[in-house]
Amino acid sequence: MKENIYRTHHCIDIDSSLVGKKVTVSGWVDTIRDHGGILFLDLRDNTEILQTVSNDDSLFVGLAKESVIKLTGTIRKRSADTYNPKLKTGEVELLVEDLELLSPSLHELPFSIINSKEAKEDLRLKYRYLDLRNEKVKENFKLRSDVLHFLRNKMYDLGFMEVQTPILTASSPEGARDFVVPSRNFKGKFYALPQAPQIYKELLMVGGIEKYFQIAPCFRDEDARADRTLEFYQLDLEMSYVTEEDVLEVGEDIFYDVFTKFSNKKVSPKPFRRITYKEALDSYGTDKPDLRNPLIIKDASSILKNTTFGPFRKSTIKVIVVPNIGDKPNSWFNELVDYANLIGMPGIGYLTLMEDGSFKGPIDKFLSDEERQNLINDFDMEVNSVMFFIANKKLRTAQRFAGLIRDELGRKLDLLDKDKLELCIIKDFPMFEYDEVNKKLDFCHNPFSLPEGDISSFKEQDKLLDLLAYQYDFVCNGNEMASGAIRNHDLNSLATGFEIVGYQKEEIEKRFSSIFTAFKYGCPPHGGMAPGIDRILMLLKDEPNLREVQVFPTSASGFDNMMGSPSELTRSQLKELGIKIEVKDNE
RNA sequence: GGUCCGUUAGUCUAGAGGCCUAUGACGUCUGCCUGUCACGCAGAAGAUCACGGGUUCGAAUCCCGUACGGACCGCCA
Repeated sequence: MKENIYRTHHCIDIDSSLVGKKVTVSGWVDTIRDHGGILFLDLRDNTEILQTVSNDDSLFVGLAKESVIKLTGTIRKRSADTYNPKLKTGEVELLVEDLELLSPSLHELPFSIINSKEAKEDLRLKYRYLDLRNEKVKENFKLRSDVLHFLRNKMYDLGFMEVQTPILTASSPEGARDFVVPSRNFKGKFYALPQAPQIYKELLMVGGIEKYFQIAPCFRDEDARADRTLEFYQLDLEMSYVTEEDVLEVGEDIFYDVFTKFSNKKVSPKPFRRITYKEALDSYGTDKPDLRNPLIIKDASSILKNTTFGPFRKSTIKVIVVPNIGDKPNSWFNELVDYANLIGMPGIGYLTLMEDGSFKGPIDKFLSDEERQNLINDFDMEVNSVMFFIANKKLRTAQRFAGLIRDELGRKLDLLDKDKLELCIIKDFPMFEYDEVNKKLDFCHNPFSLPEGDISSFKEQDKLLDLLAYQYDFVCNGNEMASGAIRNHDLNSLATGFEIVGYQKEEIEKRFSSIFTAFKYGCPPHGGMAPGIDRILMLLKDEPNLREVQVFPTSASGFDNMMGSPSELTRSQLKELGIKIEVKDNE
């Protein structure tokens, strides 16, 4: 390292080879152990802890832990019985000759640095700079730096060109709510922060940048979750003249390499399993299945189509068979029933297959002999296995509940191998889905995706719902890790898509004028995807939420207690922007 | 917008209607200590039990509301 007035060495570099040498080190006061005639002060810098020692405790009067100090002294060997094997500097110590207080700390800290992860999260975030002094916390950000470095190199190696697109951009009506920024020069008008650089990257394709990538900040003004924050980063990429498989292979390459390099867990081998959207909903009840869970959802609707059991009639009936749990106590099943009620299911039926081939369970009396035999045969039930029934009049609801029950069974029975990163690709998403609230069709995934087949030939609504698109997600352990699509570069069908979900022709031309104009000048076929960087880190570190890998996140409600944002503007700022605040009570 | 859970010294926490003048640990302060290493020992200070209302002879504890925090649903292509 380069010497200056603050340090001749980092702590990590101090060892027996420096015995007898005079050194200067700077850092934080980690601990002070005053024994009366002798005093030990552990100095912590960014690299390691170094024990320093002095026989003159008057030097240290009033010195608080976590103060920033500079120490000068001579390195000496410790006696062998006082080595500290926990420290790389543990065989030596610095005999203090001079102490300079560079910046004092308050004596009382909001929480102890070494145990900061045990403090309440809002307090940690308010004092994140203290939280960061904890090595365990800082580790996540060291990893983040390493992963970013790796991904950048990877993209350059794959021949991609890094392009930075604007942060101040135009509001887009599809997708999430925008964060908006008022314009001073254009009073009454607003920029919007990008939800993703979607339009820009397609325009880059029109511009002939055939392989683009960017580590792109994305902003979405929606309620947060453990795995969703207001702003996050995506490894945004787009390629020209590619098929869906070409893009998927790049995605596999990226995910496989980053997980293999930075995790000790078993990573799914390439190629990752391809699962259609329909198959995912049928077998796992979700479009982001956790494949570590061995349970599969089956459909018993046709076997039980003439059932006499009221709640099952005219319903989709999903079943999950779990082997070897027939001897669980009643309380275990009651807990599962409680969970079913919690998620809004009216109830959950279950049957245990007994040694003698009979069923035990509350709904057995509603079954005919034929139904019993069909259930056992069709779903390969073994003795002591239990079949759970999830029924609902609506297919999608039955699937969703079955998916939640599958997850809960996985948790309760500890079926998930924590040592695995199970990746798969969900593909063939429908182009449209029915919006129950607004009673109209809406885009299922991304309006700019290329439909499979010719969209203009579909005019009847029920057929439109069957229309699939070249859009795909990468999923790992039940988390959506990336989303992408082959884009629609045909202006007519792109416009038709927007008309189907209710846009007027003039409105489309105006809203998306950039892309609609650009595509008139020759647009290569293109497609891409965007892996979520924060989610990759969350998985790599097994963190329970995204905030652990984001350095200064807001609370889940979106408030930043450290910076005090969002905050009010002064009158003069508002005036300059031409903005009047209208406060409405009881809204 | 909704559902559920939570809020007790600086921090983490005990607490289940009278045992609370609120427990313990860490931290802080004072004193002692020449080999500790998240030192030890002795002592001290530090909490209107988030806020407002209610029930009760009596509330940290039960009920309602509010604020804040968290998880989830809605929402998030």
